[in-house]
Amino acid sequence: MSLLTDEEREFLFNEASFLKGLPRPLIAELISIANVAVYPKDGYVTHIGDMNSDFFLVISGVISVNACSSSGKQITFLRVKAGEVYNMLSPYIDTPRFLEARAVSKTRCLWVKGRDYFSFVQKHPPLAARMFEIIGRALDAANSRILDLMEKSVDERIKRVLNTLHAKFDSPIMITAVEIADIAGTTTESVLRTLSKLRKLNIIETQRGKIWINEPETLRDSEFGELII
Amino acid sequence: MSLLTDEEREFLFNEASFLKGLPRPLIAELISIANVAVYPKDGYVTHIGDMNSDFFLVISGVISVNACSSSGKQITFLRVKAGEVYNMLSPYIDTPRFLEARAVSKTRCLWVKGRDYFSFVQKHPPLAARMFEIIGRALDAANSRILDLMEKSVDERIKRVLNTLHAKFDSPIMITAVEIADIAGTTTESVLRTLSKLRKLNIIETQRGKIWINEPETLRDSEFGELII
DNA sequence: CGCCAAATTGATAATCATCAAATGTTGTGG
DNA sequence: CCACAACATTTGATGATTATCAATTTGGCG
Repeated sequence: MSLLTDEEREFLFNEASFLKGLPRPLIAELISIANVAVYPKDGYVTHIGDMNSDFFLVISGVISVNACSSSGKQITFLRVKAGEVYNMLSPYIDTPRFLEARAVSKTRCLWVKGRDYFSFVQKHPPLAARMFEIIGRALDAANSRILDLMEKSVDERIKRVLNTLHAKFDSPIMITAVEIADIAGTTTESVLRTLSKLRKLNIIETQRGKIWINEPETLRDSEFGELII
Repeated sequence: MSLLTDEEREFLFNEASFLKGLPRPLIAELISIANVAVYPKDGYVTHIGDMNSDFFLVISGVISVNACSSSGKQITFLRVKAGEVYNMLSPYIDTPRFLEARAVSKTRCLWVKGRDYFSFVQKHPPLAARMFEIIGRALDAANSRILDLMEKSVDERIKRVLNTLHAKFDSPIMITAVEIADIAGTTTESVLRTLSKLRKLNIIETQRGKIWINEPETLRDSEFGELII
């Protein structure tokens, strides 16, 4: 078990979006009941079928939350970046998770046991309110994604994914076509064809594993609120 | 404004899934800060673009929660039945809703102003915990639906919708092919073709607006947890 | 340098939406 | 009570989108 550095402490008190604006003593108390968990690149945070009900707040790095179907296809639901949380609701649910979570790069997390987190929330209504806010947005995002899948073309979905990744992780986006396909719900080949079109239009530039967005406006399509990835 | 009947009171204290198991005084207090709202068949509960942040608990009837795309296509996200809630999180979110809600049949709801509900939850941690439970399941269901859309065939999706509707509303299901299409994310014609196949296999029987499920087992496919409609 | 993963592009096939046309059912109003 | 409008159902034919298969090239890393 490792401890927090001073910069990490600083980050939690002043930057982390999940905690931003909450009272300092509340944040301090949360830190006091948490451990630090470290995952190497590609390391598993939780496995499919786990009953893991622990709470994670990413301090640095990125976690990718996926489902794998029986046909072997991967689907990515979420990329959790520093300041954001994963498994926030699992202390309240007793069914096994059908999702797995893996570190995209080396990742450090605040890590709180499920029942400790549960009683902590019970003591702190402002934290509950913050959680409702976050989940509300997550639910909207999920619905938004359902809409996309129901009625947008593959091209449009890929553009939206690029736009969202750009908003969240800035240019250049460090991602491969395979991973974009897993998020957009399509195939690698289709993604590469779309990227090729966008490149010819000078909207993006690409290198192996990297994408620069030149014209973010062109990608935007806000018919149904923003996607969250 | 109308008042609760004795049976409705009875229902809220002993049956309603959202309140089941919560302390009686808490339920009584919630009722005391609520009004009753009545909607005729096809009446609007909330409109798209509304900033409506009120909380609704269905006492009788059914509410359908939909999105309409610019292309005019309807998509149904949720059918809220007696004992369930709608708009639970909107007091915590300040973006306009991109969904509309309409009564499928004559519907009566407990109706609480957004800020009243907000402060009520703040006073009652057990209610917050219940809300997290419900939302957790809703989020799982949404993810489950995303998975379905990404990798199941239209046939399979329709079967799953039938299975879920059967579990929730019992046989015969009162629904038309158009509405099933809106839930499954496909077209009326495809739904009717699938229904035709299932009818030939004696798995279902149909009449205009009604579907009997003879063999629910055949429809089940629990690869990714249950769908919630 | 050599290996492996990623990218690229073309050809083909399958699923499913779309268009179309006919039939059946319900409820309403004259 | 009947006629008719409105809507639900049914089935066939067609076409577009996109997945799948295949073969080649490129780039980075040990």
